[in-house]
Amino acid sequence: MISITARGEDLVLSGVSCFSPRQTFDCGQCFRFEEKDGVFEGVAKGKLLRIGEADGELIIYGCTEEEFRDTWESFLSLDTDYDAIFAEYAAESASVLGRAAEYGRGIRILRQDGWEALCSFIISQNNNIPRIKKIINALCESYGKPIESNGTVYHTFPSAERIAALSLDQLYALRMGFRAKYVHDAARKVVDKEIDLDLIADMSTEDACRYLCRIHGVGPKVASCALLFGFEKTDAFPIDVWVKRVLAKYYPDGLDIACLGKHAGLAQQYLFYYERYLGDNEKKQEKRN
DNA sequence: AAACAGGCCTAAA
DNA sequence: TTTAGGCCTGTT
Repeated sequence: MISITARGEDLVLSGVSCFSPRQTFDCGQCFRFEEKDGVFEGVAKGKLLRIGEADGELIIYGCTEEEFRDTWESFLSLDTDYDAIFAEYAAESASVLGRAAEYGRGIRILRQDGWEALCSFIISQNNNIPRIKKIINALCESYGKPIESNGTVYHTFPSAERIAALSLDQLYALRMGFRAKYVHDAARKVVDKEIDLDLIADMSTEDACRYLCRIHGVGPKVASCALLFGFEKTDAFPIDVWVKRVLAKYYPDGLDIACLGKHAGLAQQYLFYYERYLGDNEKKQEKRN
């Protein structure tokens, strides 16, 4: 049971389970949140979100209950019973999925803007996270709408219309390389309604995946990520190199993804995060020794 | 310094 | 239908 109380300008949430800001914002589903002194800060839904954790409580800074109900409750998926979904996967205690679920218990799938997710994951291909973030940041600072908060200027993610109106050279200038023409094609098709993002809500995940793959530079992986993180297709199961690795390692006979149910995407995130970041942490350990 | 990074495209069997 | 190279760029 979540309880919400105002504390000065901030909002305090207690009783929230299965939610860790660090795991949620660092698990790779989004690229625009940065930690500053334990507080995760980023722009989403055209507004600035600052959220931290202390003494088992969540604190959303500079937020009213109304704003939470209108925007962040849904964005953070705090309106969904994660205990039940988590329990379902954690029950696979004998398999990796069970261990991965325990390890990534604090992950929630954010409900990001569809266009932003699509565009971001086009940029992510054959690329590393620091550079992905750098490019997206440059894109927002150059062409997003400025919004001001506490004397600091932040930027929204530029609309498809804005990007479609740019020249290829303007995109190349952001150092996105061969992805520039992909981003541009996506923006153009979206603006022309050749790809109507509003239709996706009524499509099956599979159909939606094929639909998005009509965009030059969008394949199954990018499409699945966009669907899972930007279009509430909770059963989308993006297979990237890490997931491929974890599947090969622990499910040599194959894993039936359909049997993971309508929240397969969360299972994917558990597995991805387990394989990707557990390995990272082990390496960091080795360096210290 | 060569390989690699959270894929996809194109050409060729 | 599956498989091999190439691709922008920045880092190690």
